[in-house]
Parts: sequence; structure tokens; C-alpha cells
Amino acid sequence: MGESMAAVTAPTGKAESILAAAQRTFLASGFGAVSMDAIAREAGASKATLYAYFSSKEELFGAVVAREGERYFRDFSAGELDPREVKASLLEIARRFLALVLSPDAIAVNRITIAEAVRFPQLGEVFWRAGPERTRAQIEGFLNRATEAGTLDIADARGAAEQFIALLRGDIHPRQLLRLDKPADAMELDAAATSAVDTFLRAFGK
Amino acid sequence: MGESMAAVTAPTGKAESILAAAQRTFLASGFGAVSMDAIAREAGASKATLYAYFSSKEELFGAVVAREGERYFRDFSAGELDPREVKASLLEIARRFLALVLSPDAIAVNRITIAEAVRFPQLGEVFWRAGPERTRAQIEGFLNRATEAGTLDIADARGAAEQFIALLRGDIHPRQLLRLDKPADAMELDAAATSAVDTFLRAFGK
DNA sequence: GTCTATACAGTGATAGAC
DNA sequence: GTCTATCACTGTATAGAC
Repeated sequence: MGESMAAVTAPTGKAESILAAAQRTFLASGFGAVSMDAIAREAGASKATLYAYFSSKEELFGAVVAREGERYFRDFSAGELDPREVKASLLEIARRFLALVLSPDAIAVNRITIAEAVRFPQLGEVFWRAGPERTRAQIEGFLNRATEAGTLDIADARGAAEQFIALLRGDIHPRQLLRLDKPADAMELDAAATSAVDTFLRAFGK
Repeated sequence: MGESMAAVTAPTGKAESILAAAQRTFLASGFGAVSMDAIAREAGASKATLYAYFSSKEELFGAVVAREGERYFRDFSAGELDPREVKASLLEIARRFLALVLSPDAIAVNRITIAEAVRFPQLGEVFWRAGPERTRAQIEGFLNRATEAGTLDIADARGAAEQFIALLRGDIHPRQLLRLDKPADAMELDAAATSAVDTFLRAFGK
């Protein structure tokens, strides 16, 4: 780990195909159930080559999580939304957030990060900063602008952002982590967004 | 699995000490990182004895999760709380819920259940029914009584219960799952309860 | 850098004595 | 029922040829 956990920028050629193969297999089956043999096969390389790029299975795993964490949350933004149209803007934020957080890949990364939190304590930090931390900051920014615009009544924007996110997760997110439901379709996703925004506005709207 | 996943009732003697040892080791390190040798050592028994009681590592693991899931949530109740004192009662529910859900052992079971959801799909169901399902039913019952008593304004009690739980989890619960914070102390727990109840009452109080 | 082949440790599971 | 000893196997990791 350590060294290449920072190597989020995509390497080229063989290293890239190894990372891609590792990503597919790890996300599908977790850490323990995957062997370096399997990854080598999937990558069309030999095990020795894997070890030429990543000095251990743990390091390869760390590199995958860091990369995926970045990739999925990089694009989340709420900067251009109009704070005067609170309800519409919150709904848009809600949909973007849920589409991101409930996507099968994001769920898989989240699941594995939780699973290996004991073995790799730093992994949780990497994931949190790349994901939840970033989305919260974006939402907090919007709430501040809405408060200034006079469309919301919020004293603690950071806390309110956390609560909005909590409402959005609802029980869909935990249930997805446990694999109790198949991936949410657009309709369920919309229903969850609407219900969360309604309650949030009942609490903080004017 | 299958067979003895229903055997929640505590066996006696050796079987009990094996289950207890398996619980300690699995909760501490997860499924993949624990060997049957380690459990046998911890139980003060031989591996052969383990296999006399549980026909595979998977079955032993399933028995542990079912037992722990039951154990932690069995006592959760909101039946005796006064719906006319909404705020005080909700605060009490909140404290009980958080004390339960954020306890290190419950977190550990939750974490492992998520971790192994891919390998053991039934495990998530067992956990959900023993835990979240039960707490939600209790809270939903209280919200219904409060609505009848006229102290809350709720149309969909089930949905509101889910949202209350979501607010309670906040970001403490996900952060605990990722091992980002040390176990929450009484003060943090109280702050989380208060903040969730405040927002919930802003949305559904009168 | 990349391969094949292999060393070596550790795993889940079982046979057989008591 | 419980133990010791051992099985067959798979895992990570490396050596050496090209």
C-alpha cells in the first residue's frame, strides 16, 4: 500500500490493464475471495508481472480503491444550481447524489472498503475523502447560498448537509450494501429523492 | 449454513464455547482472515471437534451472525413510551437506538454482514430482519400512537420511521463502519440524538 | 519487462486412536 | 466426543531463462 495509493493518475499499457483487471475482479468478489492468479489470468499477464508493478496483493488492492473512489465522485457538483429555485435544485442534487451513490460500482467499492476497514485502516480515509466528504462540501455550499438567498432557514449548514445526505441514503443505501435488493431503477431512485426533499423542506423550508 | 442458521437458541457445553470463540474471532477480524485453526485454539478445542458440531466454516459463520443479530436487537422496544411527551419519548428512542446500533459489537456484525453479502446472500436477510426491521416496526408503532394522540403530523408512518432512523444514523454510522472514528462516547451519542430529533420535529411536529 | 516453473506457508477438512 | 496427525489443495511470492 502506502506508495502507490497516491498513484491515482492512470498508468499506461500493462500496468493499466492490470489495474483494470484487478478492479473488475475485486469489485465483483471482494479481497479475500480473489487470488493473484485470477487477476493475472484476467489481465492476460503472469503473476510475476503483477508483482513487478505492485509489490503485494494489498498494495494492488489499495491502488484500485483509491482510483475508483476518485473516479466516481470527481464529477459531483452543485455549483451551478439556482438557490432561488430551492425545491427543483434540491431535487436535482438528490438525483445526482443517488445515481452516484447507488450505482453498482460505487456500492461495490463502498462494500469492500467497509469489509477491509479492519485490515486496511487508511482505506476508509481515502474513500471518505474522495466520496462523502466531497459531496457534503458541495451540498453545504448550496445550502449556504440558499440561506443567503432567503429560501432556506438553516443555522448549521454543515449539519444540515449531513442530514440531507442521511435522508437521501434512507434505507435504500444500507439495503444495497447488504445486497437485499437488486440495483435501484430510475423510478425508485426518483421516489427516494422526492421523499427526502419533501421532509428536508418541511424541516428547513420557509 | 442453512440448517444451523436457525439454531439461535444457545447450545450448551463445548458447542457453546466454540460459538463464543468463533464470535470473538470473526467479529474481530472478519471471515476471510480467520482460520479454523485460530478458532479451535481460541475455543480450547481441536479442529476435529469444531467439525463435529459445524460441518463447514461457512455454517459456523452463519450461526454466529444469526445469534449475534438476534442478541443485540431483541431488547429494543418503544412500547411503553408516552406519545403525549413526544420530544422526550423520541429522545429516549433515539438514545436507545444509537446505543444499540453504534455498539462496537453491533458495528462489527454489521460490517461483516456487508463484507460477506456477496458470498452469503441469505446472511443480509437474517441480519436485516433481526435488526433494522425490528427497530423500524417499534418506531413506526410509536409514531402511529403519537399521530393518534395528535402530537405528530404524519401521513406515512413507515416512511417517517425510516427517515427518523436515517437521521439517527447520520454520518456517524457509516463512519463507524469504515472505522474512521473510535467508538462514540455518551456525549457524541447524545448530540447525535438531539440533532436528529430536532430536525424530525421541525418536519413532523406541531 | 515478461514469461514458466516452483518454493513454501497456510488453509479447510478428515482418518483413526482413545 | 475429543484428540493428534495428516491429507490434498490453494495461496502468495520468487528464481531464473529469455
